[in-house]
Amino acid sequence: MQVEQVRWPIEEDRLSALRRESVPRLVMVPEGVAPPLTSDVLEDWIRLPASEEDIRSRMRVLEDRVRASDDRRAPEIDENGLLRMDGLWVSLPPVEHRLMIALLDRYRAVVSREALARAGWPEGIPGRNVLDVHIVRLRRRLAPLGLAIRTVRSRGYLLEDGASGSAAARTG
Amino acid sequence: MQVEQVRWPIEEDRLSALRRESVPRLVMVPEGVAPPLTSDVLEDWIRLPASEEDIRSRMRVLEDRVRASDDRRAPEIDENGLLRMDGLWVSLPPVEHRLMIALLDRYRAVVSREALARAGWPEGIPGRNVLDVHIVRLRRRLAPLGLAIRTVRSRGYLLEDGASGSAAARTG
DNA sequence: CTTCATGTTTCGCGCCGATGAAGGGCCAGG
DNA sequence: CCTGGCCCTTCATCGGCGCGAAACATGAAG
Repeated sequence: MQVEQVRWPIEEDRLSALRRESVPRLVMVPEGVAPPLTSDVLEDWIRLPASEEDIRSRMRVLEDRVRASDDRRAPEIDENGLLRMDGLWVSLPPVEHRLMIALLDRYRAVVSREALARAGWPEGIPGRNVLDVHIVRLRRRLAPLGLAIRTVRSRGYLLEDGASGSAAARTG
Repeated sequence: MQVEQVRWPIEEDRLSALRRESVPRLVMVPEGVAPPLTSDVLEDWIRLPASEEDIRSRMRVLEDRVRASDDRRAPEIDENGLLRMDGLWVSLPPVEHRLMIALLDRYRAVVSREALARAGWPEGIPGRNVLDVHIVRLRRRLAPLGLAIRTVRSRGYLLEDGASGSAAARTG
């Protein structure tokens, strides 16, 4: 993602918008004006006048931080069962689509088997291990997107990106 | 924790040391010298000459970040037995979940064996050394998160982060 | 209607985690 | 030394869950 330069204070509204959208930004602060302070690591400021090199230096650090926090991207699903992440996508059949919505609803948090069963089969769950089978398939479909469904034994399942998260990146 | 000011490049060694110890620091960079770049959020730099206010502003932001990162070091457990710390997590089985709640309730303070036994087995403890066994297992599960359960002989146990605390990081 | 493709459910086996029981080892204090 | 407190390993049991295979359902195409 591109680091934006924002003039302060005349572009205050734009700064607010960028903050809301978690866009990395470098605030340019003229002499005699107090800089806007935040502990947000995606924001930095620089006192004007400043050299091109100094501006570039601060931009570069912000870019690095974006990269570092980039694995926090959340996947998105549309009403047609198209799941997108990172420019890649897969299409999900009805049941898996509904399961996915439930998992996405609580991204990175546990969703109980019961909740998944309700989501996937609003009319009532047909069989006992239907859910297992669909989880297996969903896992396989999700793998190419770098997404993983973790088992939290006797609690439910949790969706996260395959790389981060679970200290014991295995099910159980 | 105090934010340190470091002169660059003459205090390069000191900077390295502070980085190693994760001490927040503001690097003072004279004119004509390239600043040391890092994506470490506990480090910032400022071009000299700079006003007292600007220095103070950057120091304040670093202080805020320390506070924020301290919070992040505090483990959290949810109702599903998911213990999170630093972006990592492990899931805890029922008994260990209950023990963990008790330990977390008194984070960094001693919890007696009796209290733990009550927490883990509200109906009454099944066997004499069941608690020992579960403490061992809990320790193993917690290690990847950087958490440690210390023994306070004949008093109980205490939960803390693995790095800090106990001078005799292991008891027997 | 028949066929084919796609999605769904059932079956059944097998693994692995959760738990408690037992037993041996280590260490500090008396 | 001896004893109490704690650590840790090993076993056995039980049930949840993973997953391959195959039967079954549905809908579009021919």
